[in-house]
Amino acid sequence: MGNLALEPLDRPEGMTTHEYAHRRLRQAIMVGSIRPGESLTIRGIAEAMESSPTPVREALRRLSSEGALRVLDNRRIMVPRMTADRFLELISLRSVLEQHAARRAVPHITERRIDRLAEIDRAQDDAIARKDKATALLLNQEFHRTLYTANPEQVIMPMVESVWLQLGPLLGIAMEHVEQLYLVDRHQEAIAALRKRDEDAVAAAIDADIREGIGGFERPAIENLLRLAGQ
Amino acid sequence: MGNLALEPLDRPEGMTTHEYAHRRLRQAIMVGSIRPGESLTIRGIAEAMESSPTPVREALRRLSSEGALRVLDNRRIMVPRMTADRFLELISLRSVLEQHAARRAVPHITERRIDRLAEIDRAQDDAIARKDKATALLLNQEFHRTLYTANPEQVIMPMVESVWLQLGPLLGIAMEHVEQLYLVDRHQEAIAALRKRDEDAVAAAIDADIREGIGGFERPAIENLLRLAGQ
DNA sequence: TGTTTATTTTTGTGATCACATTTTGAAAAT
DNA sequence: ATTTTCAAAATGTGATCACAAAAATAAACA
Repeated sequence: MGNLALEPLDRPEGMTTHEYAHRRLRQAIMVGSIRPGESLTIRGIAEAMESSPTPVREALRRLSSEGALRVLDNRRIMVPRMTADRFLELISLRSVLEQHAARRAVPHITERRIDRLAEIDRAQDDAIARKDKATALLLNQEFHRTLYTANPEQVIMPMVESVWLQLGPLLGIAMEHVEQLYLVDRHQEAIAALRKRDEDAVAAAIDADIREGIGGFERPAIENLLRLAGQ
Repeated sequence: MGNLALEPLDRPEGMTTHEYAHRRLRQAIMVGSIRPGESLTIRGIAEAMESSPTPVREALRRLSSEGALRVLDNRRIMVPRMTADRFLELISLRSVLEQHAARRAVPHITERRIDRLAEIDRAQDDAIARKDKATALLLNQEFHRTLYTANPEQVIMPMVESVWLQLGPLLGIAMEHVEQLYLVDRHQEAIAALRKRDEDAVAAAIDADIREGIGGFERPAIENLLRLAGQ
């Protein structure tokens, strides 16, 4: 215990320590390198990133607000364990939230941004062809984010990011074991619908993208996956 | 500046200072006693609640994650100003989120909890009859919260709370000026639908409750309200 | 050998301090 | 009167320390 494996991360000049700590921990949680159930210590993290408790505490508070960490009664902090129920809850929320985000983006979308979406989608296809899973996952998120942030009023996106983060640890594991995730690509459908400014069709494409991808798992498959992940 | 008016708040034994600071600031923001645009200082808050910067900073980080505060480039912290666009965005998100929360609660609802909902609704009607606006607002939230928390898996509720908090400052002002908000009561409809375990009807009642209440404002009415609020 | 008790270590928490940056307010110059 | 310049105050930030509670380890007992 105590020896936390945190990959170093690029730190732009002028970035505060607490923000850096937040980014680095977030990244670690997203890729599942912090095992759920394992308790995190403030001093341990501070030491691992060569800083002090104060900024680390701020980062931990933010992450717990974002649902990425859970504070126990003992005041211990850990990455919450995934369960089949929680997983299904997160998926259904993700679907509703992202459909709504997509709808609210449509009136603000420009042809230029749609082109950018097409570009990201191509890059993702490349990554999939190269079997570069990590990049593919990142580009998939980039696609969705680029769509939703067409809306200048950003109140939904932080919540979508929160759901992604809570799903993150399992998502990484799932990609290791399941090929199904790569076969789904409704992005072309979404792009076509966007060109027509057809809100319903965009929402339908996003919904399909989620439900046929990670969200397509039935309960037995999820439980099997959780067993594989050793949780 | 600097002299922050923070109403004292009951502090249960064993509650940490940063959690207390969070609760107290949250409460102040929710009722609109911190003017949007006015910048908050860490030392000012620490002094106002007779503590020190460290726990206050943790509270501020949490609140900014919850969308209640915005951190500017200068690292200044303030309650975000409301605009008509942001308001409409928040309302539509609230509707979508709470309809979903309601649907996901239905399978877990018990008769006992429905009785509790009926009780809360009666208390709210009393408060309205007494023209006790603050209590009515609190009881309305309590009604919605009691419904959604029937679902044992709590991933949606924090997001609903976040939306409430972002809407909070204006909500308080709106209740001062607009009688319309009191006339809406779709709670009875929701209760009837719950007794029948009719998900669609429950969602419809919640949607109506939101859209005919605070959400029923058209853009001109909102802009007028914002003017009244002096923002 | 297994359980309980005592001691040591670890950990979260909150206050304080020093430093760098920003903001503010006064003084000087145009 | 308006703008510019400069000093003083305020502010965010991060490290350090002391304290109390919790956890882990060692010792004593059954």
